Amino acid sequence: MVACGRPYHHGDLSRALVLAGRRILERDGPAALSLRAVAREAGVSPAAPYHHFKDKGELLAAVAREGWIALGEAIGKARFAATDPRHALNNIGVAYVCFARDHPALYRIMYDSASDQADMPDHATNGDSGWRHVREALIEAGADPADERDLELATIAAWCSAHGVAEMAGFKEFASLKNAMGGEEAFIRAVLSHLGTFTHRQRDDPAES
Amino acid sequence: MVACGRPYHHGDLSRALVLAGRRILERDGPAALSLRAVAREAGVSPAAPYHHFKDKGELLAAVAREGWIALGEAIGKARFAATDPRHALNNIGVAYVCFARDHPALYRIMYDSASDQADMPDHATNGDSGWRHVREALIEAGADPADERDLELATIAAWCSAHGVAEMAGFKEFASLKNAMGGEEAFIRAVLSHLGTFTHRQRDDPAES
DNA sequence: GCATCAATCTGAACGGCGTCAAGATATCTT
DNA sequence: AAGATATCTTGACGCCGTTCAGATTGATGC
Repeated sequence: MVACGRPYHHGDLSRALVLAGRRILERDGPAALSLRAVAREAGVSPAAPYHHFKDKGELLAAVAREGWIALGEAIGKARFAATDPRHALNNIGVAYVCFARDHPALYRIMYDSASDQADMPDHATNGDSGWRHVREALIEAGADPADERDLELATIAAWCSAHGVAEMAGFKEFASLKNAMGGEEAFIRAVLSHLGTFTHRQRDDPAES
Repeated sequence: MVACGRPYHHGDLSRALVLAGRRILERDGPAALSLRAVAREAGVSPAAPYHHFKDKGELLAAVAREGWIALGEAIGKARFAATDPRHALNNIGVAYVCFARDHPALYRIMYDSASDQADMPDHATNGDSGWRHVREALIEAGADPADERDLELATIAAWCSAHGVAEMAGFKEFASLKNAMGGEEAFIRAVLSHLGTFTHRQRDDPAES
């Protein structure tokens, strides 16, 4: 009745498919992430996934879910790595953009999947998530916890702007500027410093992250 | 045959394909925008487009280019509609997000096409473009035109954050908040007001609420 | 006017895709 | 042990992007 380990014919195929999808994503990019390719990578027939996911979109959503969890963890780590709450938001912004830079294919899938459902997945907004970290970091930085609406707007603004920077920071157009500034992270910090939510950067010390 | 003064066998097929693509985009969404569907819509064989575009990506880029021009015009219009330069940036931000809301499929194609080439198309950054409008609006709002680097960073920050808001403003998750605020535009304005670039702000200010 | 040439378009084909229905196979329940 | 059930394979369908040989057209030179 339990069968936690490898219950069925193949084993936990559902999990294996998600892992295979992630492998393809990192190896060959988002364009190569077809349902058939995932099945091939997992060593099963092209129709096998349909016993675990309604369609391709649901499989991609499962892959994306792992991305949201990983992003939440990266944000949490960045938040608590800062001793001063004023630097926490700054660190969060940089960590967000760096996550997107380091996992571009996964990041793309995450938002593709989100916009297909016209909503962010629960893992982005509930529980021990990145969203909550941002919200709490805003409070610790001085936002009024009583003004619920303003707090939510501030969280949305912070998240949206980080997303925008994350999607565009990789454009080649900015390469020379990045170079002139001595690295990509300096560029990211500078762009974020122009956005109200992340403005607590004075040139004091090298960054942790 | 009714020639209608058209140059070649079919006429200006290149233009006809772009128009057909845009029609499909607005009627059936970005997922329906296949090369074959465009050819079908234009009344030619599936192979015909290959005499005008190297591949599907190039056709989509041509469709996207029209989007960038339209976006630039919308931004310019919003900029000059404001009497006070301080409100110009605010208007631009709202106009940007509203453009994305009103042409979601086109907007999606624009950035998909851009990220495929890892660069924004020329029409976004050169000439009478939205990018230039933002840059000049920043100067009129008080940015130092002599500090070239800072000005470029500010423009990037403004554009990125507007893009982020545009991509996320449609999420159903925010529906109740929008409702409570009395409409989507009020919501957009409120989110943008949390971002430094779209409000009058000074570089070394502490966080505004 | 006419032959030639290059540009343009068609038709058929290839492999890959998402998806489904039918049948085979392994596991669970009793 | 046997039936029920979940899992996987095989094969097929239509659509996709792309290529290529050949038909058709407009322009060009004589």
